[in-house]
Amino acid sequence: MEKSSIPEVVVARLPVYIQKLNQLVREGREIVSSQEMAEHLGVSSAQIRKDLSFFGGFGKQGTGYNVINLLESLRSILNLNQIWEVVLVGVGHLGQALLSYQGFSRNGFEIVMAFDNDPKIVGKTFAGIKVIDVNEMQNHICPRGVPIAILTVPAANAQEMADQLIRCGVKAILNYAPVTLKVPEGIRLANIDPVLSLQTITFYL
Amino acid sequence: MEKSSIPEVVVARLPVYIQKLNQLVREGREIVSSQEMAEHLGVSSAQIRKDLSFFGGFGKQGTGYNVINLLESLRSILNLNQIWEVVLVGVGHLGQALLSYQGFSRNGFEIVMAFDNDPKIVGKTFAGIKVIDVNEMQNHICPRGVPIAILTVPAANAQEMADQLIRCGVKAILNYAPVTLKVPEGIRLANIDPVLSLQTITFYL
DNA sequence: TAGATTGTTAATCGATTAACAATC
DNA sequence: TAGATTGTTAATCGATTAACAATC
Repeated sequence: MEKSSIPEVVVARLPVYIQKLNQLVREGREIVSSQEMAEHLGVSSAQIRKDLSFFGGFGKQGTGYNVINLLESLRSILNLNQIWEVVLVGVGHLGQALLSYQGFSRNGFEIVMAFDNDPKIVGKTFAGIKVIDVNEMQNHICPRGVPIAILTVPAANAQEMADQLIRCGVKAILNYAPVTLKVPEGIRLANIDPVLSLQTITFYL
Repeated sequence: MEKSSIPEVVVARLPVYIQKLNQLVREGREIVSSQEMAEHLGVSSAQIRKDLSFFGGFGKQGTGYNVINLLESLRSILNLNQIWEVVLVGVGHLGQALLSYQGFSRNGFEIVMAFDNDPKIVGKTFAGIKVIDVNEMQNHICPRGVPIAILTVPAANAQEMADQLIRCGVKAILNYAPVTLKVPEGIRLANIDPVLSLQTITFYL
């Protein structure tokens, strides 16, 4: 499987399929068709079958997909059969909220360290994580080799922090700061900015 | 301008242009070319010019774009020359963080009410907003006609709350719950789920 | 005028959908 | 076997890029 030959939009839909399959498992469902998945998710059944076909054949003609099999296959494709360590930089209100969010660890993402530059925050503990001074980042991240960072600092500090994280060996950044970051080739970047989402919405209202 | 004739991907890029233009204004820049914008944002200059051309001609050949003019034009296209009222439903850690986030009001989105179902939370005040019991939603939202809701409740309650909000006249929902919501035609829905973002990233790591 | 950059058209590239043979 | 649904191909649709005439 040549990763670069698979459209990124396709990869980005797999987690949505996983989310729905998890729900079906909890409901005790054993089989699901592409059509039923499609109705639940508001996409076309053809798209689901096409997406899956990039990675192989997971279904049975005339029947559909075994829920658990398909779930495990997708988890394996996305490398989710392991714990991914994550560092969090910026322990303001949002950073604190993310530290106490159960959804990360429940899905195999473990926040193992948190950093801030505010002396009033450094040393405090949130959800079992003691906040370390941001000047100590190098010493803590590099040796441990943490692959993913969540960036929840003010926009003004985001690029500087991103640069530092990358120097520390971080390979992917989930950026919450409202700014477009520059990262070198090979570093994965994803952005979350609720204001941008709202500003798209208001066009249609 | 026929809204439906403009690709949604184009509309979704305008807020990014606005973000950069705001920064250029703060830096005192008066003129910018599509090429410089493109370099900053990591897109092609042709794409920027093409995107803008859906809405008109905003630049001057040989010179570029007047930063303030373009910014105001884009703000006007996205209906950002007004205060948009927003309700927030679900005042857990994330909801509290969003209530105290300055970025919304700084960009013209005013959270005017917040609701929760937890008796320990109802009645408390966060960032000047007193939390109301979720059973009172109808009484408060309908008369005021708030167009936008931010949904930060657990996944299990999200669909039920979305349905209620829509019955209260809400026209757009920014959903933070990790679930695919069903909304009627004509209701705008945007989703923010950091776990989905991370699960896409791990494919490439 | 000479140089630069826009706005737009046409070409390319990529993603989605429709349709159906294969097959359970 | 009859009915249902997958996996895949070809057709359609849409978005991006390249190129350049227009023009400041």
